[in-house]
Amino acid sequence: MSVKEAIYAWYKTNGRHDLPWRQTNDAYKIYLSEIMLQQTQVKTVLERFYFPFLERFPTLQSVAVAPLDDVLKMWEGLGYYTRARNLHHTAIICKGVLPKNPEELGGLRGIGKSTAHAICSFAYHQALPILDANVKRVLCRYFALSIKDEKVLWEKAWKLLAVKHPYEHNQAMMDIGAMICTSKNPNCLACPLEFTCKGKNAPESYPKAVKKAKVPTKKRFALVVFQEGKLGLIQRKERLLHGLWGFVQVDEKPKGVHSLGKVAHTYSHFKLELEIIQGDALHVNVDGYFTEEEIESLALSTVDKKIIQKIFSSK
DNA sequence: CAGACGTGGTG
DNA sequence: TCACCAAGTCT
Repeated sequence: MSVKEAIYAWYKTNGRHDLPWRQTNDAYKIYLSEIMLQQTQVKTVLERFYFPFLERFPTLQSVAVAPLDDVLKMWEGLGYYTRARNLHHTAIICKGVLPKNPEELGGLRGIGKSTAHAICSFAYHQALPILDANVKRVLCRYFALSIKDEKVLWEKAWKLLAVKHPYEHNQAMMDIGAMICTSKNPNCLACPLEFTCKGKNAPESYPKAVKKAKVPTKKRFALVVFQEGKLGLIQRKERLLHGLWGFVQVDEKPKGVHSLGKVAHTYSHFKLELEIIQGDALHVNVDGYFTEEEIESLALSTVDKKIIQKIFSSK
């Protein structure tokens, strides 16, 4: 049995066939799963976001006609909110109908080459390889590649895809990466590629780990302003958390003010230490004032929800 | 083309 | 406590 046949056989028996986005032909539902799963654990998407989102937005057209704020609200807590804005934009541009070829798909906001191929493979059963983190790791180990060179990996992926069942092959490669050829403690004995794997004697060294610069810490101040029992909030305009609602933040500590405590939050590229300051409504510009109940319907980032929690728990 | 971009889980 | 990771894309 060739390695390709072994991969296929392994998938039939051991693949994650129960994943909901594998039990549909609806390109929108597959596209949505691909976007949600970018840099995000399957467990998180499955248990907290995929079904509620589809409940609120059952079709791409329903996303297209909805206000962006509603889409962001369903994305609240998932992170990388540009994905939600790109999804909304794409829904409008496509008029609710996704194209069926990788070139057009890849031209849409938020859809790169790997996601375009994944949609074409999983929704339309086209013979195109995918190259996500799982597949990259499997390929690097199987061919003993120390460096994740995109060009080389795409070539390897194309060659391995020359099989009778490209759909199953792609799903299998992801499942093997997620379940067997894991980043830490890979289970080589259970791997269908083990027999001819060039990296099995030192899987941890393929690909070679690259050192990440450790993230800086920023100390800032969150301003809490009340007006007639309502909280003053802004809708963020900067790149980080764009479109989400939250408290005004400043770099310098305002003078002669009352501190309500501190919250810390870690982003992918910096750590934030926030001191919560009771501000003066006359000197803080906000986009609106909201009751605790009204805030429930706004999309807030995790750090702002931490602040809300702090404010209302200490009362 | 490195860095920006969120969050929660894990060893 | 902390580094690293998890179905990447954009600038």
